[in-house]
Amino acid sequence: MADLSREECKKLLKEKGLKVTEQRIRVLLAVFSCPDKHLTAEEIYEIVKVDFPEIGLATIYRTIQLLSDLHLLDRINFDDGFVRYEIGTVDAKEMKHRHHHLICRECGRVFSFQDDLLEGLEKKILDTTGFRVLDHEVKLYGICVECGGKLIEKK
Amino acid sequence: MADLSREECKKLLKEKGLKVTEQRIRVLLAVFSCPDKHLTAEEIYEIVKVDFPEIGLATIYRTIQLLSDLHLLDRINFDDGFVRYEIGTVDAKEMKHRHHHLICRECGRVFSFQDDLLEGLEKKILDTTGFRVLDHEVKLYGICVECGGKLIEKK
DNA sequence: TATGCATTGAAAATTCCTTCCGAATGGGGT
DNA sequence: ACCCCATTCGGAAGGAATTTTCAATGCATA
Repeated sequence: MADLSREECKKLLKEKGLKVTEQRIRVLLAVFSCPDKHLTAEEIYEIVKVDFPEIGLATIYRTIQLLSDLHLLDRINFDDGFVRYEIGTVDAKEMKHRHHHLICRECGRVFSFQDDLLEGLEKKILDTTGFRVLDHEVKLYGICVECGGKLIEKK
Repeated sequence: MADLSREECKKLLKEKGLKVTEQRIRVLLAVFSCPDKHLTAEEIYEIVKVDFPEIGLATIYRTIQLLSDLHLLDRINFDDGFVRYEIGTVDAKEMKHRHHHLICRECGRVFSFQDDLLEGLEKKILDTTGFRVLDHEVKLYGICVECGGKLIEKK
């Protein structure tokens, strides 16, 4: 799904019934060009500005809002004061490709982990409470391999 | 752990090496008096102001920051524009009493669900990636029993 | 009880984000 | 290809939650 071309971006926008503007293409390209990052609005702004300096920050905010309402982007919040955006995980068949975020307490880096293991939990919740789970967001805090190694060295 | 007395609040603060001030006691009492709610700073301010009107909002922010850094309170973010606080789930033995949050997409209410089922996932992550999970935060979005019933009625 | 440093309240500042408004532009109809 | 006009845009102003500043006050240790 990563690294779309201009033409593919246009197609995505048209499929969602949106007007195809240079600004929207550029925002999509920026996010798709950083498939493993979790960009803030400001970061997307900086990326787009390199080749398209006339874009305004307000447009960035409007566009990411729009694109995430349509599930072309996903919002994530790591509670560091910024809302972040990544490539949307809902595909054309409305299937959600789940992944969780591993956040290192030492270096702050964020890793992704593919897993559908929560389905058991969702069943259990439905049975015991009647709450019907549609979606979930899992954040796992801990120590990444690299920082774990460094911590042992220090001792 | 809920509904602490003044004396118990003082003890908690002293244990953490903090100065015991009227403001800190009042904030602790406010949060502990609403064990199942997820209060915003503004809501805590309103509660404390009833019996202690001279408190300032800045003090509320400073205090909840401090108390959550020390794990006496836990911060939660339901992405509605407010950071919320609940009673800390780390007890004196540093054990975490896990619970997840069920957030209803219809009415917005938040329910808690007790579960330690993620331990399997944490083991799997350690084995496949080397990332050592210390803590997690799970938000489950869906439809609560009550709203589920109403949705069926409408059809 | 005196002393000194942490804490407080109020106001100002900051930060992230949204809204307003006049100008520009994409794209359906001709 | 051109026109029309609703949509979108950029920039500035606005808004909301939170943090910082600073002088006054209050806690704890001797």
